[in-house]
Order: sequence, then C-alpha cells, then structure tokens
Amino acid sequence: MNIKAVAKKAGVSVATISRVLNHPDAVAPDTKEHILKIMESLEYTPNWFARGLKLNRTGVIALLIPEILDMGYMEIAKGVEAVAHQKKYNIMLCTTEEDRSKEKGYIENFIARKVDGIILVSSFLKNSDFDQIKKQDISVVLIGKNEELTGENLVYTDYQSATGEAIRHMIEIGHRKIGMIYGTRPKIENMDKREGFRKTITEEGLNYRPEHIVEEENSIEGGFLGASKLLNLKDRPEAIFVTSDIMAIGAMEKIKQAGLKIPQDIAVVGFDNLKISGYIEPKLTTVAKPMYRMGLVAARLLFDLMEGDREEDGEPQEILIQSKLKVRKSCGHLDRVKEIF
Amino acid sequence: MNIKAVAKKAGVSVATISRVLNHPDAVAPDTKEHILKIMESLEYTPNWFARGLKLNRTGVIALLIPEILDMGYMEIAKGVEAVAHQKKYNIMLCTTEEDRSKEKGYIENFIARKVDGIILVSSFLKNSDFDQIKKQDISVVLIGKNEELTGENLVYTDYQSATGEAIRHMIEIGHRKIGMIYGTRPKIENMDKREGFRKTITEEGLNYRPEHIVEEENSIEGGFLGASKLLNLKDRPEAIFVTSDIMAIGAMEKIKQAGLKIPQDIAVVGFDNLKISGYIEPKLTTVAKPMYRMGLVAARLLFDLMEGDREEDGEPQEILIQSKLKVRKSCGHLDRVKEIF
DNA sequence: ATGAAAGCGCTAACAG
DNA sequence: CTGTTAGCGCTTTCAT
Repeated sequence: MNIKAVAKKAGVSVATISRVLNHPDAVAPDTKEHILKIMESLEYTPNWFARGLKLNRTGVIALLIPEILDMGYMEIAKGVEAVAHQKKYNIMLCTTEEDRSKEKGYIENFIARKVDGIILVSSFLKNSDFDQIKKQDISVVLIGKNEELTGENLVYTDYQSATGEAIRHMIEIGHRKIGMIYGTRPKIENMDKREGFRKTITEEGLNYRPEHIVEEENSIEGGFLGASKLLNLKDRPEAIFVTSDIMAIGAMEKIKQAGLKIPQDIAVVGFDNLKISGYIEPKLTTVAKPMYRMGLVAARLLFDLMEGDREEDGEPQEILIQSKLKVRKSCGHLDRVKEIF
Repeated sequence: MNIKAVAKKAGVSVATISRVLNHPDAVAPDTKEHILKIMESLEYTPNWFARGLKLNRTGVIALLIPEILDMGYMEIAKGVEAVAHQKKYNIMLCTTEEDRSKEKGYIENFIARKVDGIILVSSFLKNSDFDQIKKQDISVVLIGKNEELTGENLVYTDYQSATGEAIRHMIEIGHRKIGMIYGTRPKIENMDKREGFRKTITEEGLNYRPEHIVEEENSIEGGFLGASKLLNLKDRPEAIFVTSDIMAIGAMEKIKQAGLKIPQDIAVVGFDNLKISGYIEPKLTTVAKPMYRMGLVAARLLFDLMEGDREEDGEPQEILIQSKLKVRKSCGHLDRVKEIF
C-alpha cells in the first residue's frame, strides 16, 4: 500500500497525500478528511525508507551499552527510553560486551543506518575512532568518562570521588585496616574506584597495602572468593570496600560462613545500591549511582543537540551527576548498628 | 558521500560500485580492489534507506517486551541478541509496560519501518489486532502464551504446570495449609500460576481457601506486605507459594521479623530463580524459567521463518520449553533442611 | 488549495 | 565484465 494507490483512490495527486501527512494545514479541510478516510480504509502506512531517503531522518536513536544483563545499564536504558518515547523516537539497543572492535562495528552500522543520534555508555573508543562520526553530523552523547575520548558531550558520575567518600566514611567510623575487593568489570569504572581508594587511603595517612586489594570477577562468586583471600591473610583487614553490591553479597556470605560478624568483626561497604541491598542482613552500606538520571539527562542533551538548540555555543557539555553514599548497617556506623531495622 | 561520487572518482559506473557491495564475485578482481580503495579513501558507507527502499529489507528485528527493568525479559533479550548478532541483524527494543494500546502503537511503527521480523514477549494483543501484521508478510514469533492470540508461532513455558509441580512438591514434604502471595504483574503469567495453584490444591484433595491467597505488587515490599497479611490470619498457612523470588525475599524478611523460622515454622517457595535466591538464608526453593533459551529459540524460529525454511508445512509452530523446580532449603525439604549449606 | 515533476541513493534487469 | 537505466515511495519546489 503506497501513496500512489491512495492518491488514485482519492482522486487527488500524491503531493496532496503527502501534504496531509506532513503539513495538514496546507490542505482544504474536506479534502483532508476525505483522504484520511481513504487512508484508513486502505490501511495505508507511509514507508519510512522512502521518507528517510528524502528527509535523511530516521526517528531512531542508537543506544550502545556494554551488557544487557546489568540492572545499572538497564536503568540508563529506561531513562533514555522515557525521553525517546515522549519524542516519538525508537531505540536501537546494542551491546558491546566491552569489546572495542564490536563497538566500532556498531558505530559504522549506526552511521550507515543514519540513526539520528547515538548514546554511548561506558565507551572504549578513542578520539581517533571518532573522526568518522564527526563527519556525519550525527549527534553523540557519552555516558561515563573515558580519558581516551575527550571533547565530546558527556554525562557522567565521579566514581573516584564517590569511592573516596565511602572510604572516608569508613575511616571516620574508626576503621584503619581497610581492604578492597574489586571487580574485573566494568573496567573503566572499577579502575576509577581503585584509584579513589588508593588516593583516599594515602591522603588520610593510612597505610596503603597492596596485599589488601584483590581482584575478582564481578559476581556473587567473585565476591565470595575475594573475601576468602582477604580472610586468609595473616593480618586481615577489619573493613572491606567492595566495588559492587553483587560481589559484596558474596563477600558477606563468606564472612558469615567463616563465623565472623558483620560489621562487628568485619565491616563491608558495597557499590551500586541494588534494591536487594536494603533487605539483606545486615543491610548493606553502599553507593547509589544515578543511572536512571544519567540516561534521562543524556537523552535530553542528545535531543537538544539534534534539534540544534545548543548549537549556539557549540561547546560540548560535560554534565556531572553525583553518586550518593547510602549509610546502612554493614559498615558499622554506630548509630546504625544500634538500630534494630 | 554516495555511490555516484565513488563511481565518478573510480571512473566506473554506479552499477559496478553496487556490485562490489552486493555481488563481489561478479566484478573483476583488480577493478574491485581499486574501487574498494576509493571507497575507503572517501569513507563511503552505503545508505540503508536507499537500499531498504529498493530491497524492502532492513536488517532489523523488533523485540517488544513489557518492561526493561526485569531480569527475566532481559535474559530473553540476551538470547535474541545472540542469534541476531550472529545473523548480522540489529534489534529495535521497545517496551509496552503491559499497555495494549502502546503495544499496538509499536506494531504499527514496526510495520511502517518495515522491520524484517518481530518478537512479541507476553503480548496482550488479540487475534483481531493481528490482521494488520498478517497482510504485511512480516514474520512474527510470540514468547509467552496468551489465550486471546492463537494460531501464531509461539515459544512458551507452562507456568500452570510448573506451579503445579512446585505445589505438589510442597504437599509431598507434608505441608497441608498452603498459602499464596501473587504479584499483580506480569498479569497473564501470574494468572496461570494462580490457576495452577488452585487446580493442584483441589486435585490433591486439600482445602482450597481463598483467604490464604493475597495479591500484592510484584516487589520486595509487596512480598513483605503479603506475608504480613497471611501471618495476621487466625489460621495462618504453614507454607507459602510466592509468584516471584523478589516478592519471596520480601516475604521472608517479614517472616523473620515476626520471629518465625523458615522453613520450620513457615516454608517459602518462590518463582524465577534469581541469582540471589541461591545465596539468601535460607536458600530459596524456586522455579527456574527458561528465559534465555526461549529468547534463543524464538529468534532462531523467527530467522527460519524469515528465510522461508519452514514455509513448506506453513503451520505455525508451538514450542514448549519446560520450567524447572529448584529444590533448596526454604521449602522445608527434609534432605535440604539437614544440609549445612 | 492542488498538481506535475524532480530527485533522494541504491539495486538489478537488460544490453552490450 | 561493465554500463545504462528504470524504478523503489516519498517530499518538495514550482507552477497553476
């Protein structure tokens, strides 16, 4: 069913059909109504290829995330979707699995498909990979900082300082020997946390001990394993900072199995603020990442860019959205430890 | 950058350019190489609109799910993505929020966009809504049964009999007064579980008591609330079947807070087999849904359909993939209760 | 207010 | 093996 058939049946030219779709006010009310009815009866739906070919606009934005089975990224997606849906845009969702070449492949694909905008989450690309995109005047917004990719529109949260805040809080409570279990993935994010850890420990005049830092896979099992290693140390830490809640849960399981009490014997602090973290025993102190909000803000920025609203100044924006420490019981905060719930 | 410019610079016709892209063997090796180089230097990327307009193929399949912040649906998405990526297809992901009109809107959108195939998860559509799609010869595969939408290619799991299996297991263990907390969403799925519950209870000759069935929002809080109601009953159940693990976690929290022991005082069985369910205390007996597999199988079926492989018989397929009961400690299974881990 | 017609970039049938 | 050319369905000048 195409525009020609509708035109024929309605007894008008294709131009008029096109007009009722694109500039309804430019056509006589009765003709319009008549045509609308014909369209209905023929179940006509305009062909987006033809339209796109002409207008060079797709009504699609691409969202590239590292991994689909990760609540955090999905929250970003939810934020993006909220804006996109309101703007009547569709989302093409692709996952990179933290593979730079896969990421590049998708970017090429997006360019060929002429998506109207791209949101890149935790990208591994470098500035040089970006030349291609720039030439296409496709709007791009990055979520998550990456030192190798600068000068682009960016929405991010500061994992390093958020980690610093968490560590400082542990120190305030009185912990001196603080260990760390950090996840192999997500890579960039966890490197920031590690640096935040190192920096804060040294700044606060504590002893920075590499043997108190272990790397494990980002999973319950990984946390379990990491805690095992730390507990086996002759001089084991009295508090552990874990780079994800999911690992923290595994670590807590191990600590409990070892017959130790959290936080009395060993305190634990996580990262992510999963829903579940507020319900496990003891409730997990953790850092809440503003994922949904980052998705929302990034999408809004992208649409502004696409609509040319921010072209005036032209300078790429960098928007920082802070993460927030959620103090609960597992860190050993005195007020909380005394709480029953 | 278009095919014409490349042709000009290469000193050949556009047809030859098109050929190196689509039928590389039909062009002389040296011409081909020459053209490839020119393309590279011009950073030429074919325009998919033009191509799609001509071929009426997009290289995109649409995946419509109810909700993005749900691990189960995301596992399906992962399965679909695995197949799609291998076939060099992109996925357009959209969410319906269990809103039939939103779902219909997206379907229209997919038709206009001429996606090559559609996978509908837990669709609320009726047969009548499908006339439109059928006319377009777009392949469709459904995931999740829906009585109002029949005669389509379908991949599903049987929640009713899976629930039956769970309940029967509880009965075998010796529980007689079995209650149920069921989540408002996902609607169709939970109606099946409710029916499975009712049927099994009656079939096994137990007393079916509506007051032992409560409906709550599908969340930790909902489970907590549901358990509260059940515990407040004068004649409270000695075992509770909960339609989702996330609710079961809330219910367990409430039960513990009430000073009761799981499973000794009250047994709990969940549904979903979340990762976390194997780590909470006591480990949760639950039903594992084959989400990833359903996504995988549905996508394969879709591509078969698209490639015409199954057109021979033409009959729509219905593929059942069974859910599986995971017996752990929370249900009070004797062998498990005695286990330390 | 409406129509005629030129293309958007590409593919494939046809001719050489 | 390569070139010419007719569309694919739509939007948009430019006329009327």
